[in-house]
Amino acid sequence: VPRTEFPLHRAELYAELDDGDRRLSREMGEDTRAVAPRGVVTRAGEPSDIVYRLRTGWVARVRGVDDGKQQILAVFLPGELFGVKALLLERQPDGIEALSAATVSQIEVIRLRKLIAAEPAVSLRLMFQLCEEERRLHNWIVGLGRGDAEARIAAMLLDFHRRLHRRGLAAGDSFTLPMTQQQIGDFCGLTVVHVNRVLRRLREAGLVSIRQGAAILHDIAGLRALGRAVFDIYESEDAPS
Amino acid sequence: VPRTEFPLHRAELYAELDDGDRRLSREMGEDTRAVAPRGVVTRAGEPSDIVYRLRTGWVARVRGVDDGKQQILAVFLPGELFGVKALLLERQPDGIEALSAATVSQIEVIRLRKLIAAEPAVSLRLMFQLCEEERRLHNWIVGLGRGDAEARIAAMLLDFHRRLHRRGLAAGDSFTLPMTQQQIGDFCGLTVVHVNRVLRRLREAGLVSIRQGAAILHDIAGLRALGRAVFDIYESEDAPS
DNA sequence: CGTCGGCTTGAGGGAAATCAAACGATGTGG
DNA sequence: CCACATCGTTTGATTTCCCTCAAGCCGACG
Repeated sequence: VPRTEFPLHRAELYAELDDGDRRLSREMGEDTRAVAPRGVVTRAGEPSDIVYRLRTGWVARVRGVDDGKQQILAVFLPGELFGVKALLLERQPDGIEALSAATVSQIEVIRLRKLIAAEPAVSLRLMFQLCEEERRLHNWIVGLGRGDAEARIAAMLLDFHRRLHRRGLAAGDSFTLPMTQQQIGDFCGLTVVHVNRVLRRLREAGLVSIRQGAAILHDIAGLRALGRAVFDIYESEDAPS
Repeated sequence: VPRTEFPLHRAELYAELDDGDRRLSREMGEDTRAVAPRGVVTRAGEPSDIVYRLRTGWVARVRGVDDGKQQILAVFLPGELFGVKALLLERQPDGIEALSAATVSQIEVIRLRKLIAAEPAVSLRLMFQLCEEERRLHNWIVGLGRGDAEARIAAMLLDFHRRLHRRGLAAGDSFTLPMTQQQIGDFCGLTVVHVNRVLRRLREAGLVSIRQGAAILHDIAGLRALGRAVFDIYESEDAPS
């Protein structure tokens, strides 16, 4: 696990985080599972006794609200842990679905809890995941609470780009974005129709183009200007590329 | 710490959570601090080496966006831990301010980290706080992404009421609400003006009345109906009163 | 008594939702 | 191989919710 996996954080913890990450990986071993696009990893309300790590592909945490409407609460990218709350909750409050073809590895909560008791480094690794996610949720609340459609979409794209970049999964200014406009709307709290219009505006302004599952950020500085309110002090500094 | 402090969670963990909570309390000891209303606990961007527990009063995590606008990211009530991210981040990404007069107790990150290494129960208690907060953030994202002003305000009031109720800080259907309409707007992603209008509608519909810092929920069922989309499966079941 | 912070109300405008429909790819079965 | 269904995208017309601007009101407090 490269050091850049844990950026922005207290430098003295890198070694321990790495250690926790490796132990967790080892414990998860080869117990992996493939999920088709749109496939379900966990259904909302069902008992869940497993914590996951995403190996490849994209998955999303999804809350269904009445009459088919959905809100995507979070998007997970390769390397990240998800379902960590299963440690404390008997049932997942929301569903977890694959956005693209994905593979996940897993560990039962019971084993993980033993591992935690024995290995503080694993605790730390889990807390890191929770803290990182919390920061992202805080930023996103600012986006939904105070940002308009352009700010939300710009911020979303920059966030994906940055996270993929760190893991070496994005080359230059482009990356694969396995989300339909409907899903982008579900994430940004907008309708498909409006997402489409905003994407056209951004494209015509030369900021970004999205075609057949690939996003190209033509003007990162411009996107940053649009989405600036959504980023916290750490993300404002940590400019990719 | 009464068992009801950790509701909705795996029953087998109550004992360990209680244990972790007590050890943490003991370690924090009498090192407490009083904060005036509107007082600052932590300023955004400053290095922070302390994790807090709120003893009395209300505090909020606040992100300032351009030109004086603000977004309240979270509201903490007595008994809850906050600033836990300081364990991993050198600086707090947002400010923490008192909504009412408040007292907090504290522990330095260095001591806390030693405690974690020695006591898995304390790790668990911290993770509980992080998970609980994450659930609340997820719910709130649904509110901001898919809910209208009435849904947001109804959900906010029910959330406060439920949480206070658990701790024995709300008697019956009413509780003290130390927030101005401006702050309610900052939390709900609305303008003061609109908050005022919606509160009037809710009052005239006989759902809730807010006067001089006290909220009275006259029709909890009606409020639940308005805010239902915002609650996850756990909160839907766990009806207070 | 005047000022200030918070609450309240009105009028007008704008961003995004809703309703409706067409278009283009992709795949499938007759 | 073409008719046809499906899924995602695109565009137009209308409506709605909430914001902005503006101003008056009330109680607290110096």
